[in-house]
Amino acid sequence: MAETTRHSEPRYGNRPTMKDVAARAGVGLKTVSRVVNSEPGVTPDTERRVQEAIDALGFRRNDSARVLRKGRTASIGLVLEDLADPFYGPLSRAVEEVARAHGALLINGSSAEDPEREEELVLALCARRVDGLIVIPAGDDHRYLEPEIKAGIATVFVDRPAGRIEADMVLSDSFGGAREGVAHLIAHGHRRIGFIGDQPRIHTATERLRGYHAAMTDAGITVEDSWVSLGSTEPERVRPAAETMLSGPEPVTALFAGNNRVTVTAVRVLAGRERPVALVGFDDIELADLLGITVISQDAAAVGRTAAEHLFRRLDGADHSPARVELPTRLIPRGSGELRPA
Amino acid sequence: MAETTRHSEPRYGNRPTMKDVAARAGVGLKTVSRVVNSEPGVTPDTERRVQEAIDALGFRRNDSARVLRKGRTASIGLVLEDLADPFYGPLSRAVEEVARAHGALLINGSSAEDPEREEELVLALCARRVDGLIVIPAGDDHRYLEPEIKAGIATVFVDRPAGRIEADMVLSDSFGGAREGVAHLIAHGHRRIGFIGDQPRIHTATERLRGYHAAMTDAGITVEDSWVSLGSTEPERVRPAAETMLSGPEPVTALFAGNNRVTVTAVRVLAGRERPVALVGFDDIELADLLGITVISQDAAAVGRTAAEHLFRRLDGADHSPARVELPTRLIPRGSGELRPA
DNA sequence: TAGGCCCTGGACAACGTTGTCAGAGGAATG
DNA sequence: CATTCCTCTGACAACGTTGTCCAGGGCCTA
Repeated sequence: MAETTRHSEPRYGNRPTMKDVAARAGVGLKTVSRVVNSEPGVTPDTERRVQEAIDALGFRRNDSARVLRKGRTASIGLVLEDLADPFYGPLSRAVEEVARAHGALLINGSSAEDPEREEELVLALCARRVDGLIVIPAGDDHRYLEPEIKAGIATVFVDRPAGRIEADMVLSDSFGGAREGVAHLIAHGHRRIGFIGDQPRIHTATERLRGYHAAMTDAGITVEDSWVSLGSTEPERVRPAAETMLSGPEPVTALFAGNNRVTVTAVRVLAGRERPVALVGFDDIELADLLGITVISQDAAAVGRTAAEHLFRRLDGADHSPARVELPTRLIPRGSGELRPA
Repeated sequence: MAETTRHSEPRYGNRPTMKDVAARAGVGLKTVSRVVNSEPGVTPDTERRVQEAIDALGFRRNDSARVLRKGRTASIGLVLEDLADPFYGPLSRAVEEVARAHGALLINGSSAEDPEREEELVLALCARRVDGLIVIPAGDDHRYLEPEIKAGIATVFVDRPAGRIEADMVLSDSFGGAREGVAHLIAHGHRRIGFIGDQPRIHTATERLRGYHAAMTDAGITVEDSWVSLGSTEPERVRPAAETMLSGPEPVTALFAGNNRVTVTAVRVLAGRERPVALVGFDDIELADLLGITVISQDAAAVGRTAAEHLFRRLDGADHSPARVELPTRLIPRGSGELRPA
């Protein structure tokens, strides 16, 4: 009778398993496991035989099986908005470094600001049983994470607070930063100051707007509706928004840009104009020093590092109640924010 | 007698399993599996009962176990140099999008240009049994990957060729791009042209240098040793290298920067000088248009997309021999490269 | 009403690893 | 020489899922 093949296709391209190594080395399965994991209690001679078999067969431990058995994946998930965004690159890298220091791998995904996609990604990561999650929220309702967190997946929210759920958070001081930036413009003589920001659904956008209003109110300035524009940060939207504020009988004399993408477009718009217009942007950008752009800088790497360290402290058993860390921002004057009204 | 607890700690914080769901719904294990995987052969009524149990318990399938059983992880690994580098952000994002379209997650790691760290990362990913691997090599010997590739892990090398191993590659035309850039400078009257590049260990660095030499030779110019400087791309090294070339009795009148980091430092150095010096940089950088920097641009997203698509074609069974794809670069004149010698 | 077929559901093994435990053999001790 | 203790090793179960196979019941047809 022919042997029965119960499965349709060979898995893993027929990789050798510990069983194969054991057979070849003439030892028991568990002994191979011990060698692979550098556990004590193996004679040097046995170890050598096993090691030879491993090399000869090209064996590599299957971590999927290991994970199943041990219950820890030694990996964490990072869900952010867009890996291609210059703010998130360094953040992601910082998280990776911390993960690496803890022997963990990083799985990351971009939500593209789509709450559904965020949830899908997060849940996929949970299904993989990542040990922990760092999430830069796109949506504002994270109750779907409740069972996961309860089940033990440590979670830290970054840059924006979690929605309708108790959790650790690491934020930048959006309100304070924007307030400082706008106050800086006011201190240089501006009163008609425009604000171009991200969609109001996004927490940092509204916080920065709140900072703008606070600074204006502090100075006794009444904000006109036409000075504020929220929405997508695509150039196609930001450009006309800026153009509008800068034209008309009573144009603004200064602009506050709500994030790095807005700043970039604003710089382009202003570059094409004769009358100088002051500009302060939230988030630093590469080469901003050469272009003389005054910014409110948040240290993306520090944010990532802080969040990751917090996460691993949790994983290592820290059991304090959910914390909220707020990192300060820094005003870097470079010229564009110090222009006086024409 | 008390029940025996065989294991030290509860895994996964005591997550419910399919068994628990089955018990609660009063059905068999496999039926739950069927519902979870939307397999046919379950009455609507049964399905509803199972679904209710799932929701009530907050069950989520353990993909580790699934992977073990199925042999496919639906994830790919990406090893690059530095996620924080503006060239790799978009590349990584492009890879992610393709992966997503194929239902796969992306695990990535930064090698920090360290061959050992590259190997460590790659092997860790292999141990996780990623279905495929995209590697931007740091080292120049990848024989360690041979057993892995033989065992079925599809691999594509990007940006730099694999060392001592047959494999798919997706490269940019570094030689051609550099040659074109340098020729552009020559066409604008320069003869004394400096080249500042990355470490010679890195393939793209030597290719670009080769392009530089080719263009110079084409124009009948003999390159002086002092015009060429290879090494780390840290500002601390690039800055003095540039300063040296620009001083002395016979300074260069133009610079060719070997990659984006070098370009950035070069721009900073040149900004502090009176005499205008022409500059062409390899890799485009954000805001380069505003700064008027002429560059040789390679489309990072296109490189990533091409590589990922290639990888998935392999995974879907394409069995052609290893291919080598070379993507063209594009010269974007913006002013700095069109300056004539003083 | 009997026979056959299809549809649904469940028992069981297997994926590759690690934790537990017990046994074999040698050294040390009385 | 017998006993104890220790070291090294291997058999076995379990992790949570999916593939295979079989059983039972309902329905249709003759």
